[in-house]
Amino acid sequence: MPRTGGEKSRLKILHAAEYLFSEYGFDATSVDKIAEKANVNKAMIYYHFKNKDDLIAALFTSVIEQITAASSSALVASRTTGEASIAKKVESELIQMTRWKKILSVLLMEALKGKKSSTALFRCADLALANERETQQSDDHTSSPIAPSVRNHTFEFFSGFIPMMTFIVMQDAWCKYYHFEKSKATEAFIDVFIETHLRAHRQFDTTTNI
Amino acid sequence: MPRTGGEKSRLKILHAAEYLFSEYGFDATSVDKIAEKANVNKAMIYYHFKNKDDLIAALFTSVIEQITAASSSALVASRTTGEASIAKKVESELIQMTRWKKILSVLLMEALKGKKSSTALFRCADLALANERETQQSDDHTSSPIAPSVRNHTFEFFSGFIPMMTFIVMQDAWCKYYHFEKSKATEAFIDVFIETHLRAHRQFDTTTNI
Amino acid sequence: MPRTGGEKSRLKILHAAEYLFSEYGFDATSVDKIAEKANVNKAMIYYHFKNKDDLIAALFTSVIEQITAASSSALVASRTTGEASIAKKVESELIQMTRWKKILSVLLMEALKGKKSSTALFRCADLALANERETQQSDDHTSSPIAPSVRNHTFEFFSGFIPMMTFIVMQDAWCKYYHFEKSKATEAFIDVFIETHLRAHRQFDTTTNI
Amino acid sequence: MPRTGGEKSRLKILHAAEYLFSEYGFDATSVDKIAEKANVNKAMIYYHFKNKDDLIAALFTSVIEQITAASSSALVASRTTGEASIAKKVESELIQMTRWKKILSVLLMEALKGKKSSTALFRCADLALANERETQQSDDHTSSPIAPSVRNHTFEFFSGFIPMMTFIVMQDAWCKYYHFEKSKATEAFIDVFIETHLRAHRQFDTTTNI
DNA sequence: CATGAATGAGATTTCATTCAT
DNA sequence: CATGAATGAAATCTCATTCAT
Repeated sequence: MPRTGGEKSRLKILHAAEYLFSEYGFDATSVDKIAEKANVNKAMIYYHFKNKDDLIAALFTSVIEQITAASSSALVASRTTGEASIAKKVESELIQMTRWKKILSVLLMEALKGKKSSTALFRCADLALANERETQQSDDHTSSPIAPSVRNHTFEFFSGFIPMMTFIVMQDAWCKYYHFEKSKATEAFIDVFIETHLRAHRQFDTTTNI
Repeated sequence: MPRTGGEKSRLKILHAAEYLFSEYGFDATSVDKIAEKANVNKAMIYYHFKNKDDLIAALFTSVIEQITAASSSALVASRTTGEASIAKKVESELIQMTRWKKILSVLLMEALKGKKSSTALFRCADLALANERETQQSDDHTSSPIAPSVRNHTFEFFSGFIPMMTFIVMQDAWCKYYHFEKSKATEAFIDVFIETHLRAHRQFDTTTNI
Repeated sequence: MPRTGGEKSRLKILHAAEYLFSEYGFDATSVDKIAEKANVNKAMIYYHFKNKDDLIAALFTSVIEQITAASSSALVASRTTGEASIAKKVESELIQMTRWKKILSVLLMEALKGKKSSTALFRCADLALANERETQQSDDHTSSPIAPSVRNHTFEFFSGFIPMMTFIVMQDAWCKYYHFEKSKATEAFIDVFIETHLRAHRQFDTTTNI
Repeated sequence: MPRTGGEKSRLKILHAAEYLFSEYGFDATSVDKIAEKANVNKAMIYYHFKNKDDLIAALFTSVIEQITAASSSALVASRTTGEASIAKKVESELIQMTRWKKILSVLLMEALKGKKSSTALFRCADLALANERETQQSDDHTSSPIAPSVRNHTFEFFSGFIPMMTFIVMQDAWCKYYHFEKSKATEAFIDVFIETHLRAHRQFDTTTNI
């Protein structure tokens, strides 16, 4: 038996958990199933994580880290490639985020429970929006995540972040229910997103910055 | 002991379930607790509903019916009271919907689960949007819920329905996390909603109707 | 609503119970399922039968009555049609009994439980064997069902009655397991039955009667 | 508490299940009772066996193995002790099998259920008959359990295996019902069995082998 | 790091039976 | 005759977590 182990099993667990949580939800996913899917002994999970809650917390941390890393490299890329059309930018961001589709749905679900300290969604939004702001090279220096202007933040979160998240997470079920073609739906979403959120963006920015 | 007969206990169950699902989520609410809260024998629940999933499905249907009823009466009211400002209208709708806050979060959560696609959220959106369209007395006669134009539907759902739903459901946690005052936040949301969704609405309508 | 009822529902219940008991066994068949299959209100079952045990007892009584009736008419028939080949006689008896296939399997099952007063199988055997004896017009007058010669009875029951019962009840599963054709299997069984049981029959009869 | 490790508790469960199923039947034995009898935590049963059906299947397999082992050692014994009378051989086999009496009745009962056709009885017969064939040192080399001649198989199963099984399982109830003495009944059965089945055996063998 | 075995508490679901109308 | 509603008890199965090795 070659020492395949170490960090390996921790990752296997995280991946399995990500998949299963997103597919069935946190509560409906048993630790047994995670162990089975990860091809790992159940007790291993409790070696790496204090308990089931700790596991989901680790997942959230991990996804936030990944998103941060991905976004900043994307930022660099967008700078080097120079001016692309807004549509292209939104599309590429959409594609980026779709990679986290599964875990994002878990993030949303947990945020909906409200009860506990499920602030992960907000922390994630903070990061994403911070990045977006940088991308747009806005001069707005009031962007402290602690207390931005209420209106601005409302705008970013409920008109920008939430629709995009929701689209990413629900597009499949949504297309299926309405018999839409996925590519058409994506195109439509980008169009709508630009028309509603991004167009207003300029306006808001102006408003805010004057 | 109750032997009250008929629909009564079915309703008691539905009410108890609505309260408990809203408060603790679907998975965290046991059938035992529902029975206890409803003051009904546990087996009664399985007499009226095939299983726990059937119960929540019935609940969704019932809630959707209630919302529909409430909205259409609101519609009538808005017609009789004549022209109110758009802001007032949105605010009243917001308040209306807030009554279902808890159960709506359950609706959203179930929709987020990948498997067994609970379509209740979409059915709810269909009804809500149908109402909204009537409220605006649009001349658009293509509003069949079966196959609306992709773009229009995308707009209504992801720029209108979802942000409003999300705001209703998340406002408390959101305000708490960012230390916002709730009234300010509501005001901000209404403002943003008008600016992004409703303003574009006219535009989309024009686009669509020409 | 025309008065379809009365005896009707009692029979519907008996038929449904017969089918379900034979398919799933007595214990694994719930009263609910019987009511559903019989298209009858569950409480009706408790109107017609004291309880579940009473229901199966009634079933047994009914089948024994039917078998008695059928056998004696068959007896008459066989007398009028005169001499048929032994094979034909066995075959016709097989076909006769196959009509009770389902209930016979229940009879067997209950007899296997041993515990309770499941003497129905033996009572049924008594009837069937008494008839057989008459059919063969044997001169044996010692055929009191109470205390026949041990050996003779052993022979009739374990070499005659049981194999035939078992074949009737198990032939389908048996053919399926061994990939036998049903007609071939029936033919083979009749052949074997004659060769082993009936041939010895003459011998035993001789032995006994001298 | 036991924490005895490994196979031990699995066996304890199997033994408890064998006893209880035999005594009360499959359906009338609750998993709780098995756990209690086995002095094992209830969840342990579901750790070792997928569900109750899986448990009984494992039990059948285990019993069949035991029977096989016992028969082949009996085979060896019979060879070393040289020629015993046929009656003695049958008697000893009868006694052997009587050890599994209870569980065999469960085997039969399950085989009688129309649905989910448990094939355990047939598998058991296959083994038993294979052994019997060896005992008789027949020259028949066509004894593949997969596709034996229909007639031969019918003979072995319905004239040999089934009567013997049934006698083992039912003898007590049968003797009680007819007020037979058990030893007399056993004697009678052996006699009948030889006269009907074994005598024909030679005949069949001849027939088959020419 | 890794694993098989173990456990107490509790979840969902089913059952035979009864009652009021 | 017929029915919908009701119930207490119990059955099957699952869960998160721990421990000894």
